[in-house]
Amino acid sequence: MARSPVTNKNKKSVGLASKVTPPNGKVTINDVARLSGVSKKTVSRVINNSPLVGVETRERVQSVIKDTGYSPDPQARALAFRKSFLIGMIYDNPSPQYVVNMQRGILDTLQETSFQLVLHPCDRGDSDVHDRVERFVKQQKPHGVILSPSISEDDALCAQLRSLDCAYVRIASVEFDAPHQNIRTHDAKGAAQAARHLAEIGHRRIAHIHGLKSFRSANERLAGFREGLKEYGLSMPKKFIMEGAYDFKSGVACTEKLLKANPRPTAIFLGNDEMAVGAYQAIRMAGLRVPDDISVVGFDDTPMASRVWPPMTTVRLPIREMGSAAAKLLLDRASVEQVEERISFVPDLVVRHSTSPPESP
Amino acid sequence: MARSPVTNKNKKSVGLASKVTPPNGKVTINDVARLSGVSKKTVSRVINNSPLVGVETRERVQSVIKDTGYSPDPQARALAFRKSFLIGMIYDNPSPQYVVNMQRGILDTLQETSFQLVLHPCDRGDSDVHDRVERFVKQQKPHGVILSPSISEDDALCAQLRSLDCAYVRIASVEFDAPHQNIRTHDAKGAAQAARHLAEIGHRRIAHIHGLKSFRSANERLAGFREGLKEYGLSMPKKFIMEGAYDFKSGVACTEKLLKANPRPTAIFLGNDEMAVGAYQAIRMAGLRVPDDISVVGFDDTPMASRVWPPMTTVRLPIREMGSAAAKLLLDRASVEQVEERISFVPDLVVRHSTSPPESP
DNA sequence: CTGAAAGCGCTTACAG
DNA sequence: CTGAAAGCGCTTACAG
Repeated sequence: MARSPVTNKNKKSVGLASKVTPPNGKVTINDVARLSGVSKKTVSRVINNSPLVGVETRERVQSVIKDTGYSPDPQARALAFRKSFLIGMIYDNPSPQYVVNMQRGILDTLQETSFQLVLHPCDRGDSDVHDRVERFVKQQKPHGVILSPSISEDDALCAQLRSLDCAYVRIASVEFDAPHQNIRTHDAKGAAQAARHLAEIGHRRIAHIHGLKSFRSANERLAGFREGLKEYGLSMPKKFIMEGAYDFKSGVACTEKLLKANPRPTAIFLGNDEMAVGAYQAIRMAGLRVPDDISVVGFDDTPMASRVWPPMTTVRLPIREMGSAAAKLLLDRASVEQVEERISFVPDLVVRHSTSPPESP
Repeated sequence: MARSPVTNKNKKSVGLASKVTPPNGKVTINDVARLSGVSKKTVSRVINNSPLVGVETRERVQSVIKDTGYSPDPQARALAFRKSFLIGMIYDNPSPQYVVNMQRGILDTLQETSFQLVLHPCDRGDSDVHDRVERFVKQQKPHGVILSPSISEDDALCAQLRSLDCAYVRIASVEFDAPHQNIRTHDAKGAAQAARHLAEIGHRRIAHIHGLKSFRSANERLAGFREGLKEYGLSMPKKFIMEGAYDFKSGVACTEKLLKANPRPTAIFLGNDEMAVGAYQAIRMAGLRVPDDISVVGFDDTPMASRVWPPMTTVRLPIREMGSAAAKLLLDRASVEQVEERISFVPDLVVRHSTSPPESP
């Protein structure tokens, strides 16, 4: 009877040696304790990888856990820990591709753990962003949260998270906080690569439409692009630098203005692909061609970049890997706190067919 | 002293009339019970909208809840309920735009409730999809899950969810289960609109590249498209009906084959925008133009559809609203079980510039 | 290295 | 309509 696979209907334990699963089918810490002949506190120690357990005891408990298929209840642990097993993703990035990739990356890391990803989109324009995040954190007590740009640049929000004792990792194009709280993207270096590419194929009259100045990434990319041009002794006149809103419409509008300049630029670097596709449209509407009349470079390498015609030269950041790394920082918290190395990602330039030497250099 | 905003340092209650917040700053059901002069069970009844509470008592408790800013701990409730306050989204849809819109819709409904959205992407090709979902449900005990296509078409998975006593809503192009478990999309009607549009502007040689046959939506769209053509006495020859994989590459490949037909079709309806953009590319590579030489119609109305050149005529489903409606079904469960009305969404045809009358009808 | 007691903040029977 | 007791499945002090 002891090893019978038939469900045990008795309410009472059938003895220490019995390995039958409990009647309701759900194995709890008490079952594991009983079957291993130890207290539940010791089982708890094993679950939480406490070093204060004898090797033999640990092995016995672990084998019982394996045999019974025991898996600790996250809700119960959350209540006792006063901390849930949820990882929050707080974001206001408007690009679906960015968001989905980041989610995937985080989930790659959470896979096979008992942590879950919960979504918390927000709007920086809202007057109650901070309140909403505070309510979320107070209620859910997440194990940690990951902030993606541009909300990740909100220092007041992060101060608030600290005061709420909520762990966080910021993904941003600049350095913030301690190394284990920050994934850095070298947007400037990516933009510099774009600049070198354009300079090398012979462009001299080059324009840049950056994203909203309120995004640090917009400033980083502008700075990096200038830096890259400088290496070739190039610079941009003021009227060739414009501010867009990281969206399609502003890409169209800013490009239209640039096209009216005389002489007009032979190449335009846009702050993201979304705006770059807008540039495609404006150029086409003006009866001109990409890249024959004007070269275009984007930033992000969204799927759109490879699907438009001609396929777009753009700068790629490994979003998914970044999400995965951010989640790792949160999970390995204890072991990572001392680590001084800062994790950073450098973008790649993906050369496709929206760039070519200018017709009249 | 009673109304002083200063934090009370005493461990003991300072009397029934006192409205001070507890020392640690976190208000619990016990504080509310004490301050209202009722048992915590009664507070619990108020929280859970039980009708078994006197009007006066209810009001008193509610005002204390408001005054103290009390908000029940979801983890504690989850443990006691044996059911968490999480809503799972189970999906395998490859389109980022679809996924993000659906998430937004669900979150629209979850806003201001204590429910959270947790993500559970999956891959129908995986041999352990079912096991993974089972582990997820057993561990997290979600309040309910929302399944989007094509995983929503998996009957075995849904049977499993039922046996796990997990509430679910399926979003699909066909009818499943009870009305409160199913959000229906009339893909066929959307496809029929596309057919009528092409027929009305004079097309006669029309082709269709549908998605994978394993997607019910692919069959629905094909059937609806045929139905629409039939109203105009039109039909498609077998070689003008091809199977794609709902991705860019297959859109290119299938279109390339269609272009070799003699005479070739004057219009192509693709199963989704992603493939339709592939058609754009194949047509362009063949030295032909959209819509002058060939009209193209997509399905989904992704952002890409309005950004490609020429802007694409496509069929639009209100994904966000669908997600929102699905979440509502899950939250209103108790009150909705008896409802017999089935919720469904009919797509719209968005006419842009990828369709025009054929040159030689 | 191990355990008995108390507690996390709520709800489910069970009474009345 | 209301409440005292027990319990959900874990962990945190506190002992030893």
